[in-house]
Amino acid sequence: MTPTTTSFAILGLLSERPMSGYDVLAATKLSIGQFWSMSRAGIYRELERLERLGYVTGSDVAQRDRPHKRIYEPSAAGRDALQEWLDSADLDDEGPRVSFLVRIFFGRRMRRSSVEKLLADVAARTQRDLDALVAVHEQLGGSRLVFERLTARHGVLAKQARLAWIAEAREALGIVGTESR
Amino acid sequence: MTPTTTSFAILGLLSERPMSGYDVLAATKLSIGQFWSMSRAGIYRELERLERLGYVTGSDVAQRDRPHKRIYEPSAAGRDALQEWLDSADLDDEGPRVSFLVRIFFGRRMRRSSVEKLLADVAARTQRDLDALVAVHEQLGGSRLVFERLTARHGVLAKQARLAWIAEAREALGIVGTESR
DNA sequence: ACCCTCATGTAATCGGTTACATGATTTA
DNA sequence: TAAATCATGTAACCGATTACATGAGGGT
Repeated sequence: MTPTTTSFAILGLLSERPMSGYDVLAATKLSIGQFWSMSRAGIYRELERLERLGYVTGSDVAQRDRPHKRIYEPSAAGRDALQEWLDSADLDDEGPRVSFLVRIFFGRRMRRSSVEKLLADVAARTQRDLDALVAVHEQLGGSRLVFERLTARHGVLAKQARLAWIAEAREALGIVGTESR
Repeated sequence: MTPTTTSFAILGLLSERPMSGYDVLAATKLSIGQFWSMSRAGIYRELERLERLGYVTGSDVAQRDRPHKRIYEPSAAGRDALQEWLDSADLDDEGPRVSFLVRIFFGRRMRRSSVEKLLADVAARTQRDLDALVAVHEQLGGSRLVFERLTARHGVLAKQARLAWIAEAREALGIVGTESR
C-alpha cells in the first residue's frame, strides 16, 4: 500500500525518461543496482503497483520485429510524491547484512585453509566490484552528474575499505603471500 | 527446508553455550547483530526450525521467580552441519542495500537543504555506530577473540570509509561548516 | 543449429518484520 | 505505581527471489 524505497527508485528512473520494465532493469544494473538491487519480477510487480497508486501511467506500444512493450511515465501525482520523498524521507535504519562476517565470527572453529579460502574469495569478489565501480566513477568524471558520481564514489571507498580490512585480517592471522588464487 | 545464514548464526551461538531464544536475542545484539540483524520473532521461528531439522534439542526449564524457559543446545548432527557450513559454504553475492544512496543518486532533484540534512543525518548515524564499534573493538583488544575482533574491525573500517565519503561529498557540493546539527 | 537480445507475465515460496497477546518479578 | 527485565509465542503481512512459461528475430 505504501510505496517503498524500491518504488521511488523506479519512479526516479522513469522521471528521467519513460521506460518499459525491461529498460528499467537494464538501467538499474548500471547505476542504482550497485546499492539497491532489484529483480526482474520485482520491477514488473512494482510498476503495476505504481500504476495502481496513480504515480505512473502505462501505455502499450506495438512494434514490428520486436515484442510489444509497455512504456511507463510518471504522472503529476507521481512527480510530486517523488519530490516529497526525496526531500523528506526519514533515514531508515538498515542493519547491513554481510553474511561472510558470520563465518569469520566463528572463524576459530574453521579450518585454517577454509579461512584463507574465504578471505581469498571475498578479496576476489571485492576487487572485481571495485574495478567495476572505478570504471563507472571514471566514466562519470567531469560530467555534470555529480550525485551519480558520488554514489559510485561511495562504492569505491566501501570496497577499498574492505580490501584494507582483508589485508589487516591476513596480517592478524599470519597469512602470507596469498596474492590471488 | 534448507538452513540459511540466520540458521547457522544462531546454531553457532548455541554451540558456544546453550541458550534460550531470549538469550540468543541478547547475544546477537552485542555481536553478530552488527552485521547480521535478526528480529525476536525470527529467532524463535528459527529455533523451531533447527529443532525440526534435528540440529538442536530444546528442553524446558522451570524456574521459580521467573518465567519458564526453553534452552536449546546443538545436537551432534547440528555441530557437524555447522562445521560443514563454516568450512565450505559458498560466498553468496548479496547486493548491499543502502537506501540513502538512492536519494543521493537523485540528489539533483532535491532541495539543497534536504541534501545537507540527509548528509548530516547519515553522518550522525554513522558516527554513533562507529563509536559503538570502536568500543566493542577496544573491549576485545588483546583477548584471544581474534575473529570476533576482526568483525568489529570490519565495521570500524566500513563506518570510517562512510564518514570519509561524507566529507568528500560535502566538499564536492560546496557544503561548509556543517559540524554536527 | 544455437544462443543472445528483446519483452512480459504468473505462481510459489520464503525470509523477515510488526503487532498482538500474556504475565511475573524486580527496581526506581 | 510505573517501568524495565525476563520470557515466550502467534498471526498477519509483505517484499523479494526463483522458477515456470512463451516467443520472435538477429548474430555466430
